Amino acid sequence: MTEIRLTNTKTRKKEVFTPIDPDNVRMYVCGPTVYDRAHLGNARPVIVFDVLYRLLRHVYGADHVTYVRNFTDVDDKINAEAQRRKAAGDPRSLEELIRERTEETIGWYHADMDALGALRPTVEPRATDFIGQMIGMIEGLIASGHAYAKDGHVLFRVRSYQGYGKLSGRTVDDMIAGARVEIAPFKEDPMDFVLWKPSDADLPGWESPWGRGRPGWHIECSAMSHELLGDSFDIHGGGIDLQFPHHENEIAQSKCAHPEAEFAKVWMHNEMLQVEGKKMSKSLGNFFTVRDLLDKGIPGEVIRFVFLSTHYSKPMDWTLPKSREAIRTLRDWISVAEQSAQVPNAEVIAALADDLNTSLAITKLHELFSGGSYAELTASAKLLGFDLLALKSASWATPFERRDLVEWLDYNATVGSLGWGHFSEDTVTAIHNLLRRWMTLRWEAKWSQADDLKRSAELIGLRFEVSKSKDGTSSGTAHIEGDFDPAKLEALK
RNA sequence: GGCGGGUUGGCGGAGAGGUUACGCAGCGGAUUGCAAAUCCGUGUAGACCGGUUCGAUUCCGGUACCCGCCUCCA
Repeated sequence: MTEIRLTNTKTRKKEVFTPIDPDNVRMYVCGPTVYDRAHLGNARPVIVFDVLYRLLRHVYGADHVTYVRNFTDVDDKINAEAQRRKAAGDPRSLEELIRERTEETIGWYHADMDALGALRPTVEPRATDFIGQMIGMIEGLIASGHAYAKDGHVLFRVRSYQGYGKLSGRTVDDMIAGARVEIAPFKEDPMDFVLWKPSDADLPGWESPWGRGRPGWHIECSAMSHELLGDSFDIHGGGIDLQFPHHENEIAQSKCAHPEAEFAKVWMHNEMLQVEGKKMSKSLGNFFTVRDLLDKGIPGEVIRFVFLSTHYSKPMDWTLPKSREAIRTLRDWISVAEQSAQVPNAEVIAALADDLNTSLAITKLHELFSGGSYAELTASAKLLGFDLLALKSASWATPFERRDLVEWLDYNATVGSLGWGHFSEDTVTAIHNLLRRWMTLRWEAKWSQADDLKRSAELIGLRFEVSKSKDGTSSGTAHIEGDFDPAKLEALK
């Protein structure tokens, strides 16, 4: 059996992974708050843990891995959007508007993450379906002295859990000294965090022993992971920004609610995404969603490839040159993909098993490609989530070629076009006519006119080339670039 | 201020205490008005200062710079 080693944030070491139950390996990953389209940063944990999920399924069997990723569908940003729609005159109730907003956002999320080649988790629980379990857990925490109710709020008593701060390497006193903590009047200690808070009539709420209210952010993951995966499970993942306070608070709640259990054995955190060297943020104007990229014609697999080319524990920079390089590599691989019973390459598996070294795994794929081991390349790429065979039918990966043999002046010439995607007969004929015009000008040695035409063609995404063979036959080729727009052809006719 | 991560050749990006990473770009050739594609060949590194060692880019210490979290933005 393949030995998997993973860096555990809890111990800050790379450890051999030993599942609690090899027949049911259990992983929980913090999912999105469903108030809007997923931005590019949201995609990183999805892709990283998708590769881990695929590796675990490969090693332990597809039916022996349970992957839970939640939807946070109770949140102030969701409420704000629903209230905005209500204020805009929508006659429906707030609850209906919230439900509609979260439903449509979940639909977008699924579509976008599917496009990135991410498998759907085994279970995708919604926080609002587990309110009862959250209330039960909070009641238990109050009973055991780890939480207290005050003014309709319930707070977790941070000082009651001595392990608090261990995951993120801080102490309660350090953090208070940091002076960035909110000091609310109902808190015993500034670091205490909210388990339950009251809702007024304008906010969604559920009846509870502390009045009508809604859960705090952290309790949902503790309640849902316990309900779906049990007291203790194998892997808990998410972005490094969640390490504190979200994961720290999850640990405190779960360990105090179930003191006999271990909760998550291995904690994994992916580093952040950057865009052209900077943090993605609305104020810098470099903020965009996965859908924005897909709509610009960047295939999901290309996004996935760029993400996996950097190890998950390092900041990953999204740049345009990287996506261009990725599309070329994928096209090369797709063009040679072969159906076979081949199993993934051992070195590729070993790279992934060594703390998800996707970058090294891609290096091995390059070597399989250059070594001509195409069946093995196909099988190995699939382990990383690239279905090269299926991509053969993707428009962006379909080579386009048409060659017309024509009588041309005093020799036979071939006029052809090359590109990626599908183009109509009329479009290609028009391209070939342009190409012939260019070749005529060249034949007549009208170089400046020829160059002018070539430049104009380049502006609409056509690159002309000519080559001459030894017998005096010459052939012209029009390269159809990614930004070619058939509609612009008219102007050059 | 507290905690954590990073700094590798033109660019991206890994492993390993000593032996070619790999990809892209570049350069030379097959071949050319210019240019593209393909093939063959090829150069370039380890932020800085110390230490350990026969030997460090790889281990240890320090410095500089960059980034993240501490604000319910992954």
